[in-house]
Amino acid sequence: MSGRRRVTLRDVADRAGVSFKTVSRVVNGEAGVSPELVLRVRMAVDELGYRLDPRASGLRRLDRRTRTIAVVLEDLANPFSSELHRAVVDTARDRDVLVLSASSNEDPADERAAVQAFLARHVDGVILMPTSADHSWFQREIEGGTQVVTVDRPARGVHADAVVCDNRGGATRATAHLLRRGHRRIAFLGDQHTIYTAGERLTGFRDALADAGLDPGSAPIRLDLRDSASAEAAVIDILAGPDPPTGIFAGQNLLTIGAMRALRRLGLERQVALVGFDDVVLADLLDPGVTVVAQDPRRMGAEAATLLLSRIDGADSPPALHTVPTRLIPRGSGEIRPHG
Amino acid sequence: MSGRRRVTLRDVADRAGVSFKTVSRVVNGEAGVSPELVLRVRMAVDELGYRLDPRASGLRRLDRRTRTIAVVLEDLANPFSSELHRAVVDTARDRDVLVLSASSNEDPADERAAVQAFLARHVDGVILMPTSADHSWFQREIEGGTQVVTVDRPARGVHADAVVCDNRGGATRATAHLLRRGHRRIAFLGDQHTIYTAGERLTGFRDALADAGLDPGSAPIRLDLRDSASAEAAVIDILAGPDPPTGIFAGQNLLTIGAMRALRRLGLERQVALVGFDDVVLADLLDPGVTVVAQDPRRMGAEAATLLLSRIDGADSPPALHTVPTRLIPRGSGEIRPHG
DNA sequence: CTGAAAGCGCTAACAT
DNA sequence: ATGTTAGCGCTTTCAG
Repeated sequence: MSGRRRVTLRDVADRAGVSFKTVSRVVNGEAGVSPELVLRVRMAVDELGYRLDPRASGLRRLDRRTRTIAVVLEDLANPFSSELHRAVVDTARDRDVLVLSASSNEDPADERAAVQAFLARHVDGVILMPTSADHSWFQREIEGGTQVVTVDRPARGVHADAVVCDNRGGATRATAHLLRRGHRRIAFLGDQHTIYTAGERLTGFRDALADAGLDPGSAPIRLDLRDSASAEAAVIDILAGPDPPTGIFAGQNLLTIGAMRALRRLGLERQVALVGFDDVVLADLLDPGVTVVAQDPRRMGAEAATLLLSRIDGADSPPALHTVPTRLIPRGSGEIRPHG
Repeated sequence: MSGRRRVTLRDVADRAGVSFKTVSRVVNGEAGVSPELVLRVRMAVDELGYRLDPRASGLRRLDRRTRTIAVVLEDLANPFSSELHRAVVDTARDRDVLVLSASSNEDPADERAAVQAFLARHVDGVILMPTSADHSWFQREIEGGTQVVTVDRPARGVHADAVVCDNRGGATRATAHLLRRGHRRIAFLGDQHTIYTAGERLTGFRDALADAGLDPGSAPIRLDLRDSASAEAAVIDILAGPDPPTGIFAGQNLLTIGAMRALRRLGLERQVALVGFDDVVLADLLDPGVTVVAQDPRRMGAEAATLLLSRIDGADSPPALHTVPTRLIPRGSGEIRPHG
């Protein structure tokens, strides 16, 4: 292959007939070089196709930044994560910072391996969607100087900024939306109860019922539903039981889809109301359209990146929980009124 | 903040009571260090929380790899791109290579800026979904030693591997699927005609018609449709015209959605057949389900990454076009037979 | 098996 | 305004 040696500052200096420090000044945009020399150096750089080596340059720099951050999300291919990821990348690019990324697959071991691979590369900071396990091992890294911001949920055992959506408020609003239309018996479908968001959404659901003078204890609540199939089964089961609900609040994306499938199968999609947490693609093309509480992953990503970058730049306010608002989007399924 | 100085090889050496070269040997897993010393060094490393600095280590290394590759896709948040991206990240991780990424927004300037930012960081290779513009500027970089693989489409003016899906074959199969059900008049909805994939799919469509003894020239073909709204309008227009088609082949994701919307609005979703290129989320929940020719972004990403990494490792077979097969998924809309 | 010396490509600190 | 020297943290090369 191309046997030609790597082009260094010195080569450029020789070609331009200046000292190599002058070249360094020019390529770093430092002031105080005569326009004539700047020009000569620039030409030599172009002719030789020279590019500053960021490793060598970072090595001696006082500010030992790599201008790189890392993002570890559950699944980079998931729409929520990929939107968030994109926002992080765009925000970082505006500040000339590059982004490395990985999926944790909701597996603490994968997550830790990914984070450690990134720390080994000396990234300036990490944006992490933490798995449900304990993260105190992480605390040590933070003390080592790497900045951390968690997204979607806070990490237990870590004193760091967290950017989350308004899970509780969104769930309350979704439930109130159903209550306002006359529903008195509303079912809740929830994710694994150990997950932070699942817990918050359940709390929001209960709050809304209590506010309406209903007993949250008597509502049909199904937790630990891991996928759309189990949500589908749960809905079919609940509706077959005594005193079936007239409305359903699905606490997560896949559960909403499962609930929809169940209602379709039972032919009840126009009888039983449904509101889901987290938006669903093409929800508006379904019939009826699916009413959801939408998160704003774009904004969450942008906020997390902005926070992280400002910490990297030295901001040192105490870590806080940052809540991004949700938005209720009525599309039909949530506006169905109770029958009978 | 933590004022403590960075921990170096020397610090570890002092602590373990050995020369710093011995530490280097241990942390690099080189053979030929007595087990006792290995142990002492390991302990010192743990106690001090030492981590090899990849910049310093790469600086002197003969193999000047950064063990980093870059991915530039149109939109990291788009389902196709994010699936592909995920596969790249996973494949690279298995080989201990990290991935930087960026979106080009189908804008040649953004694309070039992203690629150059990555080259400035001395990535070992780049996976690029090229915009429709000319890429001969890229050729120079390749000659500079950075490996390149394009995905989704080949880049004009660049002699590099390309991993694409079987656009032509998929389109032919989709069209034949409709022909086999008795359709004789089939409309084609296409993206901007300058885009490689759009051209290939149109060719595949025409091939199928010709194979069936029909005149491709007389089929209703609408090109340069940029979004679902324009596809919707096009379908409404075509169906209102004389000799309306009984089947539609939509050459892209968004166009399929637009076509679906149009059929819904006209109440023809059970009269007019529809097959789309590229899968649509929740397609199976729609009524009728949408028949599509699905691409395999996961496989494309994995293949592109594998190719790139093997080139980085020195493989030097001539660049080629790698085609990933598509899969036709019948879900209802494509199985409708012509009426009358 | 272990270590000392040289130097990767660059920036910092100090000349001039 | 330009150049000189030292040295970032590590690997290489060569010596013991």
